[in-house]
Amino acid sequence: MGYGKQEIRNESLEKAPNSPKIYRVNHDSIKVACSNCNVRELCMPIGLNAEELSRVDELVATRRTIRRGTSLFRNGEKFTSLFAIRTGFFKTCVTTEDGRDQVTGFQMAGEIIGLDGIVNDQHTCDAIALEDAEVCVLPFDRIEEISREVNALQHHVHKIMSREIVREHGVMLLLGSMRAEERLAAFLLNLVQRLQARGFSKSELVLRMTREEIGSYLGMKLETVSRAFSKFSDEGMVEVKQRRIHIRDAEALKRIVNSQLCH
Amino acid sequence: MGYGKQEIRNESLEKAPNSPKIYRVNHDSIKVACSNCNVRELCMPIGLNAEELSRVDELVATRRTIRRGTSLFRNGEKFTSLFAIRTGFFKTCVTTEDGRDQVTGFQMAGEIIGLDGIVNDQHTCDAIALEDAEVCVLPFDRIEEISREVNALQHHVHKIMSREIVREHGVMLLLGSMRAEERLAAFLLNLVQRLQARGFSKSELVLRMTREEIGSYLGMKLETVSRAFSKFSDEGMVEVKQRRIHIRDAEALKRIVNSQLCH
DNA sequence: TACTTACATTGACCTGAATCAATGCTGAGG
DNA sequence: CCTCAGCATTGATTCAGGTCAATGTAAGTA
Repeated sequence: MGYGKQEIRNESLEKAPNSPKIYRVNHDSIKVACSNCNVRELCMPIGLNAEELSRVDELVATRRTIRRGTSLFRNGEKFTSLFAIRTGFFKTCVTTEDGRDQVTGFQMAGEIIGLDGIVNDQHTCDAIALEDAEVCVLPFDRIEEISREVNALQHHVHKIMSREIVREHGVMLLLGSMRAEERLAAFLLNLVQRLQARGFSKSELVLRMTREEIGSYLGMKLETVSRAFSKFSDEGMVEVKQRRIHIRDAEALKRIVNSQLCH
Repeated sequence: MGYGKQEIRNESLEKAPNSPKIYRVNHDSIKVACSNCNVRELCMPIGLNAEELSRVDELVATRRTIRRGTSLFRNGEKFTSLFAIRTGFFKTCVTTEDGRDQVTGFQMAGEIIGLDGIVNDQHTCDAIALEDAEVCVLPFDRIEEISREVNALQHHVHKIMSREIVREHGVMLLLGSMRAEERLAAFLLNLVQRLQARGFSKSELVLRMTREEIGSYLGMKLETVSRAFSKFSDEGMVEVKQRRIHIRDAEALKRIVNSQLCH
């Protein structure tokens, strides 16, 4: 129970109450203002004055919708813009020539995606929508231009990039020094914490990705992911019903993450 | 032999030919100009005009020397500056409360260190010198200020941060999907490629870190690192004599990295 | 010169997670 | 409704790499 509600609330984020439909340009792209976006506090700097706010509104060129299973961008494509996720859920993954695949992250509403493309003017990973999604397109040259005038935006961009670096440090710690169950526990706690920051339940969630994708992200095989879920379930920490997860004992999960079995 | 030569060339980078000693402020910090620094092309944007060059010279507040084994900064310390490595070699590592430790990178001359600190105004990892080192101190507020005026610097900063994100994607791929020997091969190839870009031999190198530090970075135990070295040595790909490494067959190492044993 | 300390190597053994394989669940489409 | 496709779960078995322990090496120092 309760999972349906979660599902609904999750989708309901899509309905921006003040969505300025009058600016509609065509079927797939609409002009939009950040100043009344409902995920603004997640992707935009705070404390701007009216003048700055209107400058920052110019950042968003258009919106784009991405159907579940299709890509927002792909490895090798020219980089021109960052994307702010309005609704939906993405994975990013890098692939080697020899076909190896690694999920490098899962992104949700309010997060910025595409930072990898800046360094060589082309994307170095794929961004795939795990559910129908809508993003704001932020042309990077415009970001740089407005950053020069709006200090808060400049610093905000730096923070977003730094945050991504720190996040990846955390993933390296996880991949380099944790055991399978610790990884999954850390993953669940991270997901639920981010969902909570967006107003969702702190104990119930619906996974948008397969066991295989979780496994790729966490450096383990899908069977191991499944077994770890089952173990958590057996021990009463988590209820697992396919992709519906109910965290019954977050403290126990935290203890697992900090167990430090290897001395 | 030839390892001695490598050692000497490596240290010789320290002697900046035009080092402006006249600006010396005190024992531990000296004013310095980027415009004639010998690692400039590695850490500073190119194609600046004279005006911009002089602005960027203002970036470097002081230099700092760090003795082997001591820290440039530590987790929790207030963030104020990035550091450009002039000479020497660092590791960065994150630590959890429960004592787990993960080396997140090794940095050499011309690389920028400290980006993790931007997001929360405090460092989230330790930077430890693995040999005596000298860094330029770049106060971050000054970086932001000058970035607003010098577009090339602004873009350069963005690229540096993006490059770090992409590098970490690569480490995630390595940690998440490669076997022990593949990881070590990839590590050696990466190190030697970076050294080569700095004018060192593409086949000989002296490791500045212990087997344990390599292991921490690569998510394996020091014994496994040692065994992988021995295996490479047995197969004639690499000569290993403690920390002196001679790569005899880089192609073979590349084949190992791309082996894709797991289907 | 011998002693100490810090690292590195090697062997024997064990275990956590991968692999291989069978079976179960669920939602979409005919 | 049934069927099918795509995931998920579970069991049996294997093996890469971890663990534990002994030994080797080199640089510094008394």
